[in-house]
Amino acid sequence: MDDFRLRVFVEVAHQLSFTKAAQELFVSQPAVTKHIQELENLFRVQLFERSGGRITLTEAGKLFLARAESILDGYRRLKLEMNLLTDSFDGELRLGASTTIAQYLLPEVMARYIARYPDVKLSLMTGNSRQVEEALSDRRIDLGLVEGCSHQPGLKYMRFADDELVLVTGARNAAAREEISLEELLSLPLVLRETGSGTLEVIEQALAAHHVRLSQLRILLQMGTTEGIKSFLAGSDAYAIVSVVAVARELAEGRLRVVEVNGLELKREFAFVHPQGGGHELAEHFMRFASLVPLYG
Amino acid sequence: MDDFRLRVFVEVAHQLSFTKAAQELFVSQPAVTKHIQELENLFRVQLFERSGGRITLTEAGKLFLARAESILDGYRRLKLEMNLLTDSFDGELRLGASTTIAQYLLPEVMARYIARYPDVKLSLMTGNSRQVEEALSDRRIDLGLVEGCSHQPGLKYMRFADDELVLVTGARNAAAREEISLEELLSLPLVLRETGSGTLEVIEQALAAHHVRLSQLRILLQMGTTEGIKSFLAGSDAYAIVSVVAVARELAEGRLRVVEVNGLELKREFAFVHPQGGGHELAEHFMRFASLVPLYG
DNA sequence: TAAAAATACTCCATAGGTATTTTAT
DNA sequence: ATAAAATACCTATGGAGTATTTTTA
Repeated sequence: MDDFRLRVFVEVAHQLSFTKAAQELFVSQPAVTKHIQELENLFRVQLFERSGGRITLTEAGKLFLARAESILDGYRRLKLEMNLLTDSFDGELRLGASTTIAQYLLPEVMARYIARYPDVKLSLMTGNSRQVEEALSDRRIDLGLVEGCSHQPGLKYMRFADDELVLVTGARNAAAREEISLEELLSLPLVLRETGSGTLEVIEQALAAHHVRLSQLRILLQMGTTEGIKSFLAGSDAYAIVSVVAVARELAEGRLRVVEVNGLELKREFAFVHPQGGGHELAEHFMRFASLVPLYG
Repeated sequence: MDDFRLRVFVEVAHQLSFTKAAQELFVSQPAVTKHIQELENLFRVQLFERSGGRITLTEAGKLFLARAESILDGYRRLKLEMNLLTDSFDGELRLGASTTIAQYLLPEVMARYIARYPDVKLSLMTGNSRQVEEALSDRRIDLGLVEGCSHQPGLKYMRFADDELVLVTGARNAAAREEISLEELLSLPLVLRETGSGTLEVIEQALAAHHVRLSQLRILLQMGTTEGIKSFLAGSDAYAIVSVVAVARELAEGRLRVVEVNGLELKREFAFVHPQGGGHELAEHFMRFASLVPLYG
């Protein structure tokens, strides 16, 4: 429940187009026109300047926008608080996440979420951080999960979990030691993710801190997916640097082993991303929920 | 414009009665019932406990009330800001004021107000401070103006103007001096307001500070209205203690003269009173306006 | 049994739609 | 000429009413 006329106004103010706002809100363009006219008549104020192909907000319109958004925010809080009270949620929540999160963290969280809240329709889009942020800006998703915080304007970031990349090898690799030095790492046969992946960027930066370039590594192979890398390791004595969340199960079941590289820190952060102005009410709830789910099993 | 369903809920929450809320909002009782049911269905929350002849707010209802009031406040601000922008106001504003203010200050302010805002319907109820505060609590008026601040719970006070009581006498009173001592005051023939009036209370308190009781004064006569006192002075050499605003014209035109009483301070404050939770939007505007009108002009 | 809340039904104002015209680049 | 906003007109839903029943002190 909220005030649809205010929502129409806010949408038009953001889109600066009656037609686009109509599409966004799934109503006809004349309906939007009428709502805006009604508001303008009601308050005897012109909210939009129609001269020139583009429409613009008048001064009154800007004031109106601020107030209207605060009222709509009030409705969102109301709904959220009532839902928290009864612990019942419904609706649709479109998530977007970068590969590692989408593959290894979110499925667990999403499964628990829909188990508890079966009336919520979840969907998940996968892409790299930039694509996720774009999807958010385009309103194709409601909540994003990315590696690191690029601090895009108009988006708000909130820490979700810490991640660490580790050097692993197959459990049957007889030559593997428990820990090695950075120099020794340079001579090991490595399988890494492809150029351009967030994972590889973290490795590159961590090495740079020790004045080592990627090209100095003995890279056997680069693969597009972490699953592929894991399969490869099963039948080889090579090593790989992967997110610890991606190999949690294999480590627990003893199929892979961690090899400590002294002095090399490969940490990063996973973070929620969502539009500044507080968008979807379920997004907020999902974030709360996710931060309570025990990860890594 | 606002969300009528929320207003219905808030009214019911305050009245704790569907029927009374309906009367207050000028709608039928079934309409109120339906609105509340709709809200309860929408959020799947029980807002009122119906067991026992009286209805009461549930915990959820209390939370809902807080949020709903904040949303409605948002609408009020929106309206007020838009109106300020166009400097156009309409609607009804019911004022209540204690005698002196109602007779000597408000007429001027009200006249200017309706001259500038002809679409506002003003009305004025007169009574003593207690009656004005009662009328506010009963929602029979929207804004009050009283002498002094008794700081009733649930009401908010805002300074409006300073007032001073002065000793006056007819201009033709040959015996009148420009200033006298407190002792000399005791021997003067006085005309005062009736027992129980705010004016007399101020005099009583000020004298008490000098350990003088009302009974020590030479009270010729007590009258119910300041106008009566003024008429009496016109044909007599008596003195009176009245609010300076009540005799501003007579002093300016030389029909009455002030006699200074050394060491006697008869000051008080006029204040606006209005309900805590921000009620009528016009009330706020009228207060702003009134504080800009040059008084005693 | 009396007062308040809930239900049943009727009616109409308005939000929304489609088709079309106007406006502005 | 084209794309967007405004207008005209129609429809149907939901909000409001009256009359009535149910509830509970």
